[in-house]
Amino acid sequence: MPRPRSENARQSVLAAMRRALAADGYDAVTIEGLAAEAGVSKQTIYRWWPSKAAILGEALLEGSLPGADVALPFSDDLTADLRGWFTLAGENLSRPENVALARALIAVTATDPERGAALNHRFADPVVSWIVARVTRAQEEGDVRPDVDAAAVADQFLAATSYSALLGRPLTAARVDALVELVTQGIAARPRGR
Amino acid sequence: MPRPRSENARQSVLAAMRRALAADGYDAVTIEGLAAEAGVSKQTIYRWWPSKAAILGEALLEGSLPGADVALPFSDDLTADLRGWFTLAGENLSRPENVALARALIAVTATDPERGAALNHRFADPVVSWIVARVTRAQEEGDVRPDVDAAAVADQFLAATSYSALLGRPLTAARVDALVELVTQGIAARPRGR
Amino acid sequence: MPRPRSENARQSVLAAMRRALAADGYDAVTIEGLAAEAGVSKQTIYRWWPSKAAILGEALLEGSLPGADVALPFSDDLTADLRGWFTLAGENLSRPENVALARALIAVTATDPERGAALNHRFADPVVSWIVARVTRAQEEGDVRPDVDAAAVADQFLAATSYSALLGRPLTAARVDALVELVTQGIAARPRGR
Amino acid sequence: MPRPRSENARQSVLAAMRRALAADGYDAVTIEGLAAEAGVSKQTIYRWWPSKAAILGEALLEGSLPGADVALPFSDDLTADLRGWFTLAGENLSRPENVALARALIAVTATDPERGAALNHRFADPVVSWIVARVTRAQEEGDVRPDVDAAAVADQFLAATSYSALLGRPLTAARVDALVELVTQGIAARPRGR
DNA sequence: GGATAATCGAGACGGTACGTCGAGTCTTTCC
DNA sequence: GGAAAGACTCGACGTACCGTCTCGATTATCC
Repeated sequence: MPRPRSENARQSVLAAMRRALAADGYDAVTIEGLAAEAGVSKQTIYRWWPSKAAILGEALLEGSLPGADVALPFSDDLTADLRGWFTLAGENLSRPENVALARALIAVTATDPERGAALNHRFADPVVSWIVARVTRAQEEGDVRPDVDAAAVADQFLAATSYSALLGRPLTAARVDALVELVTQGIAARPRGR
Repeated sequence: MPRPRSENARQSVLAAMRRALAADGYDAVTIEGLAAEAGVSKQTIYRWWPSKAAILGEALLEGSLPGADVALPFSDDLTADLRGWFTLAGENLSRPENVALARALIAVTATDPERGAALNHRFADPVVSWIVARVTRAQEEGDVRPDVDAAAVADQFLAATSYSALLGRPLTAARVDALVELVTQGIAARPRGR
Repeated sequence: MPRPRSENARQSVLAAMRRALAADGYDAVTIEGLAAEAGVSKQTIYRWWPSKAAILGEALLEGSLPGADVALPFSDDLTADLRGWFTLAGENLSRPENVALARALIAVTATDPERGAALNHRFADPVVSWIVARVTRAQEEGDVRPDVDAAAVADQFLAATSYSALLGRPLTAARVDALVELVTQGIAARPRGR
Repeated sequence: MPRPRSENARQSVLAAMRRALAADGYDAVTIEGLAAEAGVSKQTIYRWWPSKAAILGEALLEGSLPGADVALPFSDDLTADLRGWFTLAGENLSRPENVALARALIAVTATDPERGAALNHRFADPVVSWIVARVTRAQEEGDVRPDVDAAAVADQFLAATSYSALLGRPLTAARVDALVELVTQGIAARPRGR
C-alpha cells in the first residue's frame, strides 16, 4: 500500500550521472550535483543507491558500454569476426561520452578494486564468452593451434580496449588491424605438411 | 639568499604518499593526511606541488614503477628477452605497494587524462623504446616480419600489464608465457621457402 | 518544508560566544572554537550568521548589556533618577562578563564602525530615550534650564559608561556621584528671582 | 662595531602603519602587509617590535593623537580655555586619518586592556594634567566649587572625545559648546551671598 | 473512498577536507 | 651583526560535499 519507487527519479539520476560523466569526469561528480541536476533530493539517492559507484554501475548497465553489446554472429572467417568486434569497440570509443563511461569504470576499479572488478565482469564477461566461443570453434576447425588459451586471447583485446580508453588514444582502423593481425597470426595453426 | 627548500620535507611528503597509497589507495589520500603523516605543514605542500597528482608523479619517479626500470640487455633470443622483461614486470606487480602505485597512476589518468598521460609516458616510453629496439633488431635479422608494427607490440605488453594491475590479477608465469608466445608467434617470420 | 532551524544549535552558539568573550576577549574568539565549544558544525554557524560580529550582536541582544535594560520608573527627584540608572550601569559593569561584552561591542565598533554603530544604537537608544524623557519632564517642571540639550546629557552618561568599560575602571559610587552631581548642577535652572 | 639599527626601516614601518590604519583600519593591518608596504623584511619588524600594538603605539607617539598635543596657555576665562582645547580636539577628529588612529587605540584597548591602558595614559595624562591644573586654579580663584573633582571633569572631556571618535560622530561646534557649557555650569561656584 | 504508509522535494545537521592567509620562527646570503 | 628574502610550522579562515536527519506534501494501494 505504500507509494512505489519513482521510476522517474531513478531515470533522472542515471541520466544526470551520464551527463556529468561526459562533462566533468567521474571524480568531479558529486551526489549533491547529481541530485540538483536530476531535480531529486539527496535522500532519494541515498535511499536507493549505496554509493556513487553503484549509480555509475546502473548507469552503465542501462546504457551501453563500448564493446559490451556483442551479439555478433559468427562468420566463417575468424579474422573477420575478431576485426568486426574490435572495430565496433573502436567506434564506440570514438564517442566522447563513451570514453567518459569507460574511464569512469576504470577510475572506480582503480579506486575500489572489489566493486570495480564486479562491474568490469558484467561488461567483460559476455565479450570474453563470445571470443572464447569463436576461438574455440576455430580450434575445432583446425585453424587455431589447440594449445592456445582462448581466454588469454580475449583478455588481450579487452586490455587493448581498456588501455586505449584510458590514454584517450582512438582505436583507428590501423591499430585495429595491427592487433587483429598480430593475434590471428599468433594463434594460427602452423601450415601443415611442409 | 632566502632559506633554501627543505629536501627533508620533500622526501617526507613523498614517503608519506607512498605509504598512504599502499595503505588506503590514491583516492583516500588527503593533503591534510599527507601533511600530518609527513610532519610537514599543508602550506609547504601547497607551496611546492600544485596537486595531489603532482605529488604522486614525483613519488613515482623517485621510486620505481613496476616494469619501468628496464636496463635489460639484448640476448640472441627475442622470445627470451620479451619473457624476461614481462616476467620482471610481473614480479614487480606481485608486491602490493607496487600494485598500489600502478593503480594510483591509472586512477590519475582516468580522472585527469592530460596529466595522467604525461605521467604515463614517463614510465612507458623507456619500455616502448626498449621493446621497439629489440623487435626492430629481430626484423633486421629476419626473425620478425618486416610489416610488423613494433610499437603495437610494445603497446600490447603495456596494455596487458596495466589491465592486470587494474584488475589485481597477478601476472603468473602461465599468463606471461601465454602472452609472450602469442605475440612472438604472431610476429614471427613465416618459415621461408615453402 | 525542510527541517527547521535548530533553536538548540543557535542557543549553543550564543552561549559559547558569551563564554568565550568572558574567557579570552572578542579578538581571541574564533569561529572554529565557537563551533567546537558549542558542539556545532562550522557550516551551521556560517549558514546563519554572516560574521563573528553578527553572532556577538545576537548574543548581546539575547543577553543583557550593562545599562541597557532600563525600565526604571520616574520619581520626583531628577538627581535620584539619574543616579539610579547610572548606579545600575555601574553594577552591571562590576561583573567581568559584562565588561567583556561591553568591550566586545567597543572592539567591533572600532573595527567596523558601520556594523558597530548599528549594534550600539540598539543598546543606547532606549537609554537615551529614557534620559531624554526624564530631563525633558524636568525642563517642563522648571527644574532644568530650557536651553539644555537633553540628548547631550544622555550622551555624557553613555560616553562615561563606555569609557569606563573600555579602560576597565569600575564605576564606583564616588565616580557615579561625581558625574551625576556635575551634570545635575550643570543643567539645573538658576535659582529664580534673586 | 655591529651594524646599528636602521632608522630608515623604522620610519618606513611606522609610516606604513599609519597609511594602513587610515586605509583599512587596525584590524586589517597585518605584519606581512606592513613589511611589504614598508619594503622591509618581517624579521626586521619582529626584531624591534613585540607586537602589532607596539608598532601602533610608536606610530601614535611619533605622530599626533587628536587632542593630545596640548600646550595651550591659560587665559583668564575658564570656559574659553576648556572650549579652546575641546575645539582643538574636535578639529583633530575631523581628519579621517586621526579618527583611524583614535579607533586603533580604542581597538587595542578593547582587545588588550593592559597594553591599551598604558598607551591611553600616554595620551590622556597630559590632557588630564592640563585640565586639572586649569580647574584647580579656577577653584583657587573661587570660580569653581572646591568640592569639585577636577579629575572627573577631565575624564568627562576625554570620555566624550573617545566616544565620539568611536561612533564616528564629529565634534561639531554645537556639541562642543553643549558639553563645555554643561560642565562649566555644573562646576561653577554658586553665586555667593544671596 | 478514506486511511495509511512509504515515497518525494527540500534542506538543516555534524563532519572532513579543501586551498588560502597570516602569525611568528628559522635559515641563508649579502653588506 | 643587521637586513632582505623567503621557507618553515601552525592554526584559522570560509567553502564544498559527505551521509544522516527531519519536515510537510504526495501518491498508491488495501480495507
